[in-house]
Amino acid sequence: MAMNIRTLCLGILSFQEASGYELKKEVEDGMYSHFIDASYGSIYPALTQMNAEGLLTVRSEEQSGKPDKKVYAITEEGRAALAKSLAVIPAKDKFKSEFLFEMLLQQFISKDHMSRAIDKQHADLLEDLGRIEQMKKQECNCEDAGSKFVLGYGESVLRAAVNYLEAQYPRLQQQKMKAAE
Amino acid sequence: MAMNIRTLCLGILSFQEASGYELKKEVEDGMYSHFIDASYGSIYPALTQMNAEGLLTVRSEEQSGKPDKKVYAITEEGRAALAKSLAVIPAKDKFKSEFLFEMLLQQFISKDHMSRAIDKQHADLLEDLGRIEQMKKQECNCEDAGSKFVLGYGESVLRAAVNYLEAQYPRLQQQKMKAAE
DNA sequence: TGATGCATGTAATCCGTTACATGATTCA
DNA sequence: TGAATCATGTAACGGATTACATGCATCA
Repeated sequence: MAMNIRTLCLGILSFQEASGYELKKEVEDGMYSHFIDASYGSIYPALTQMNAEGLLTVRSEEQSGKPDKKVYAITEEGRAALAKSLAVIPAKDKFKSEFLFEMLLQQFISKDHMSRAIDKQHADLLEDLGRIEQMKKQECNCEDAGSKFVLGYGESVLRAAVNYLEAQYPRLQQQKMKAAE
Repeated sequence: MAMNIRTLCLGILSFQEASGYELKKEVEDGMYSHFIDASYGSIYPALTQMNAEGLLTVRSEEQSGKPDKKVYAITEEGRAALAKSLAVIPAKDKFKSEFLFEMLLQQFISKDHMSRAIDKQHADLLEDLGRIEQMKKQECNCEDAGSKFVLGYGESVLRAAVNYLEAQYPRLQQQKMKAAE
């Protein structure tokens, strides 16, 4: 079984009930943002399906000035399914970086393009770091050991990347300079 | 255009000619291993296709005691296509971690299972680090600035993850202990 | 008035993996 | 003798993304 969109939804819903839209937001800029992806096109069908299977319940919530939302909650069967999925030893982390690939192939790109790529990478890393710091400040999620651990892990790794990038930046610029002569 | 299997093959072949089998190996345990994935099922068709398009040339090489291999080499057109793909600012890094997801949902797993998951994560990280150290020792690839940068980046990030894991391990065990009481 | 956020959903498409098929050689 | 390495390839399948479709409210 292992990890897929279904397990992801069950996992988030085990903390709190939510709509499909809210789940997407959580994955996009919440606790899960830096190690998981999911789009509407996968979330909505998964919720409908799991509701039909009895792993979730739905309730329509009216909102003033906003469209109604379908709030999903996990059932006991859902919790059991989640536990079963988590009982598998997790697969190895997957890290995909077009940035590193491009850095490896420096010879094919201009100094200017490289600068822009590095700046973007730097900005992306800082953005992720900022999001983690914000979540650490909020008291809501930080009660449990799991959240603390995951936030700390992300922070360590991102910080290391930022530090490395900042330390190497001058060196890379120099080398490109020399190559241009 | 951006990054896909085609670009990946062109990129590796820009350093040295290789067979499909060798490309897979390079992606599996070489320089690219910790930030890129590719299987035979995607590599072989890509090579055939790009050869037909004139981005690559092939040559059959006989080997004693081993099957013949098809050695591919990049053409001028291939280099141009590669440069074009690299001219796009790289997409944001994608990091997927079932491990972190499982840590977040600690409450659903046993102390024993968690220990095994952490040990596996630790071993995976050390394996990647070991591969990087080995590549640093070899003189063959370390000439260019790109390789140095990429190896250093990987080393920094992986080292940070290992350190964090080792520092947090006792704390996590204690908490699971308390929870079991 | 035009962009952005809230909100749900479907269909086409892509991109790749997994499994299958084949076969020789070497090492334990 | 059985597993592992070298070596190439195809077909079925899966899993998710992208784009499309719709619509109201708010803010600049």
